[in-house]
Amino acid sequence: MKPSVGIRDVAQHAGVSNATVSNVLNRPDVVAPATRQRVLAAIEELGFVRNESARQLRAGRSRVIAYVVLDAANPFFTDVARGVEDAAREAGFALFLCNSASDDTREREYLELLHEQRVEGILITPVDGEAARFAERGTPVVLVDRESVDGTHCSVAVDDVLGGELAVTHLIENGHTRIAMVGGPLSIQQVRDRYEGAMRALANAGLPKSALTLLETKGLQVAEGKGAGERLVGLPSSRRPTAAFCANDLLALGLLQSMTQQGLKVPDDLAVVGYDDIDFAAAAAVPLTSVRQPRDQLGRTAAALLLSENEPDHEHRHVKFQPELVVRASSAVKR
Amino acid sequence: MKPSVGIRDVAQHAGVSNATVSNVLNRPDVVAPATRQRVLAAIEELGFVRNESARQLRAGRSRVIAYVVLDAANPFFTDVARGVEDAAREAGFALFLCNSASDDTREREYLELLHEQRVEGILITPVDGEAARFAERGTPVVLVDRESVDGTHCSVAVDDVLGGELAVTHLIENGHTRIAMVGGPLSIQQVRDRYEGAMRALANAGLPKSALTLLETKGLQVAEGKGAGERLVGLPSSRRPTAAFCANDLLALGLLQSMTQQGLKVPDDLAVVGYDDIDFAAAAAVPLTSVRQPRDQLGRTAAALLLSENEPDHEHRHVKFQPELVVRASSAVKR
DNA sequence: CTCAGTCGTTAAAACGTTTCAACATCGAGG
DNA sequence: CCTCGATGTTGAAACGTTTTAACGACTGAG
Repeated sequence: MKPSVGIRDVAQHAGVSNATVSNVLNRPDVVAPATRQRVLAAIEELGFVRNESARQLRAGRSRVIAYVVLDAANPFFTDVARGVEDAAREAGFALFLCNSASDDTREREYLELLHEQRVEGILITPVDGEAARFAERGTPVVLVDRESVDGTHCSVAVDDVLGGELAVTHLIENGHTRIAMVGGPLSIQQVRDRYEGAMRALANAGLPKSALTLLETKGLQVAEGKGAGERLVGLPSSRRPTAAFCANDLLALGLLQSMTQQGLKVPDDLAVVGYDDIDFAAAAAVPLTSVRQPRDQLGRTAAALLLSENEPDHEHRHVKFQPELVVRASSAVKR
Repeated sequence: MKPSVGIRDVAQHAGVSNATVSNVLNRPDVVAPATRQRVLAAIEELGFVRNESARQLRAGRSRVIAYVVLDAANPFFTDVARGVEDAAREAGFALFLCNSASDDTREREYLELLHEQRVEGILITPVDGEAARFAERGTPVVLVDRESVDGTHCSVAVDDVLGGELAVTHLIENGHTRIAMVGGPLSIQQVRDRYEGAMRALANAGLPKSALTLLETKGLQVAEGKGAGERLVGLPSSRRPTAAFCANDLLALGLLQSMTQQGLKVPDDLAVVGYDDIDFAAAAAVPLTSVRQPRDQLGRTAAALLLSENEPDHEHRHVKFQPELVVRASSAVKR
């Protein structure tokens, strides 16, 4: 089945030594044009495909970086991945995408595998802090959308505390004083930070902490948002929040859907603010107010940092971008 | 920087031969419990990580399959990927995701790379037919969401012609006689098939071919859908279609957005039917009628076929699923 | 007390590349 | 005519595993 034609076969077929074939492959300029042509012809004819394992074993290098993503179904991450890939390609690297799906076992397995594969570097949006430490075993690691706790990695993040603050300040300015924060689990740092930002907004406005109720979810997917919506509607309307700040847009979309299904109006009965400003947010049932993050730039910068990691005088850097509030109909002021 | 501790170091540290260490790694049952413990301890202590390149070089196997996806930003594909990953994991394989982003150069590069990596198998939703043939060079390949032209691969697909027929029949039954088909480029087979299905629906209903106008787009992303919307609105209302069938949900969402922005009502001014029934379709501005495909099953089946590929008496199979129309508000009948 | 059979371990040979030092060949400069 | 440097090419030694056949030490049966 596998003809398994190696460099030696090519060499023999072209009447040269295997070293020359290798040179044609890696340093074409060093070999005489005529010979080069002959070798290339032989490669073509025999359908030779370089065995990357062998190359890597000997050469140590691998031309591949990987991005372990928290949730491949979340457009936010695929957009970041797109940025990563573009930057990687420009530098001659290929990108392997791995989906941890918010599962730390899965994440660990992928990290182990990537490590064994000796990829040149790993980008990761980690499920938990543990994993980041686990990753640090020889392979350069850059944290994406998460700040490095200790200083052992580069990281590229967005100021999530500020993002949360922007969102909730906006709601407060629109007159809301009973606000729900939807998101979880709190073990995810983004969620914690956005929550903290929300609390800060309250403090700035001189509102009591009780003005914000946390509706903790088990994950950050659409379905969880729906569930939160049902819980919200279950509350007696006197105590029910008039606004919800969701830890990401998927939750917000789920919440939206659930509201519509249960006959409540957004923003009249409940104002909603999401996070990430994914493309679908603008196309939602009620166009979604959301906190925008520079997704593409996040990815590109992360890749750039990773690739700079094996420069001689590398120092770990922590880049932090600013989020931006995009106001749409879902949080329009009550009339 | 890299300590690069190898199997030999472990062996020495544990006072055994490297063969024994290898046995501990690969056939733990064959080595005496006491020795095994000692070796494991040494591995732990030295922080040994098996070098996958070397293993693969010698063993020939690789424990990795890859899915080259047409558009990682399209939730349809990430859902399929999820199915693939689950099935792969159950079989002890890891999944690398590669995004061709509808770019045949990119696709080719990834295929080349995966081939060099000697992955155990490749799943692909190809950009063009060429690529599928290119892929066939020793590594098993299964086509996903696309039928194999020649019989050289397994394939898992959904009956796109039927899907198109379902969608347009539905529109015709709702009284529409001027229908637009939005999608492209026609070089993508899914688009062609869905178009063919649409034509068939016309024929079934005894409508002339002119009842369907093709609005060809350059891609299948949200932005293209918006563009198509603008083109549609530009038409004089006497000739403007009253319904649109979009080749996928991203286009439909873009179209929807564009309608709203230009002050037209869906479904009153324009009924819209999408394709794929991604999760966001139900949460859209106007919940989207769409043609549902069994995404998860598509992925799982594809993975299963791929893994069965190196069984001794393998024959290429072509699995075809049935799509299903999900009716929502975007195509509600005019009142 | 011997012999066959287990069991656990090992030395050494792969696997298919890259790389390094050495080797021809040739033209030019002395 | 000899030497030197440049230019192309090559043989052989890695790289870090897995694998195979062989080994010695025991055990239990005869």
